[in-house]
Amino acid sequence: MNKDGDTEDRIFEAAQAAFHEHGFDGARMADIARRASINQSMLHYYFRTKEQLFDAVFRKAILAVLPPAIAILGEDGPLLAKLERFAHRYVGILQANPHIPAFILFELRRNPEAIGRLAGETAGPVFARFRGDVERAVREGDIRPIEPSHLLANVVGLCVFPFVARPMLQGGLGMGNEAYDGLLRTRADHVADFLRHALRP
Amino acid sequence: MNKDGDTEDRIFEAAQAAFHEHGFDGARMADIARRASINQSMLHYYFRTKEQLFDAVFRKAILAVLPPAIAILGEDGPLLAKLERFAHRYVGILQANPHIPAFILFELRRNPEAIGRLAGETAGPVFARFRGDVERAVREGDIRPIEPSHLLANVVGLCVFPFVARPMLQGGLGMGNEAYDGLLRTRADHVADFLRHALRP
DNA sequence: GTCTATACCTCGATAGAC
DNA sequence: GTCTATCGAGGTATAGAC
Repeated sequence: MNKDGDTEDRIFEAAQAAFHEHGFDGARMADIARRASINQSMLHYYFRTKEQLFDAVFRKAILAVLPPAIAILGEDGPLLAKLERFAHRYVGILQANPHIPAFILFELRRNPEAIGRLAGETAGPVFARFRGDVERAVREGDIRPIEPSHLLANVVGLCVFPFVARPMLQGGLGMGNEAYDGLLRTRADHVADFLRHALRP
Repeated sequence: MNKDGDTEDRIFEAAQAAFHEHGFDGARMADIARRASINQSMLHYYFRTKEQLFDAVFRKAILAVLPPAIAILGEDGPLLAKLERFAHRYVGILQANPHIPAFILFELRRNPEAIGRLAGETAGPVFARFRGDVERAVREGDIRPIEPSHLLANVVGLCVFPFVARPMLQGGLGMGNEAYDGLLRTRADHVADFLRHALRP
């Protein structure tokens, strides 16, 4: 598949493709080696075990998707503008990495507690602050009264769901690949719009 | 685990638990046999192969979740009332089967085309009708202008997402199991409310 | 229908030459 | 660092007695 880059990079990219596609249990070390045009024993030379190779891939996926989102929610300024920025940047990130959300949810089942803890540590403080932001915006009449936890689930879900449920939605809506890509391209604007309407006092 | 019911039922229930928890690749036939307090060769006597046993479990999961949702969207009456009913009944179904959505999304990766086709066949006609309902509601001024495909993704996603992303959301929000269960209990009301506000003209 | 025993294979991991 | 060869565990599936 790929002969560029040094060996470790080739292995990592091949592993990334395999794990994103099949998850930990479904991926095969032999397949990864083949994709990297390399011998299977090299995988162990560089990453010791399948588990460690997976961890490297998973860590990269998390870092690509979580910190940017958290950063936006932690910014200053009016809540509505922030949510709008969030929708645009987050959907943009997901469009650049469309398979990552499903990959993370996939892993969520193998290791719910670990990921829950991780989420608590990294996102916890920002979410707590977000809760405060919402309550203040409500008090000041910027948005209608709403429960912050539900709102957060809404915002994230509206951005992420079309990516993780793509095959089902696309099939159900009778769309082709191009049509659904078009829907994803307009997604950020739609979500921003939807939130603005849903939150107006 | 369970010695009631005839053998085939015991096997099916054990398989259901195992597949829901670990997915096809992660589930083990030996584990299923153990859960059913039965010999491993019995699995093959009743279901031939792991694949066929899985298919039986998957079919049941789809039937538990898809037709009821479709039925609601196909009903008559004003769009907003229908969406409200959808939120309540669908979240109710998911609460009774909280692991099914993740299970289906899981399988979505092993077999995207097949499930896409299935969704197209069963949900396609109803979704097409839903599109018409939305356009009519917009024309008649019942709701503000909105793109039907996006709206459908929103409605389904708002109901489903808190179930599939539970470990991550629960961890991020710093909630315990009881607190998150509470959030899920108020979810239907919240979604109905959120949609009503988001769609008012 | 249910059991035990086992065949057969795939997979992750290692040994050891180069 | 990279290869070939192979080990050993663990997986699905079957054979065959009862």
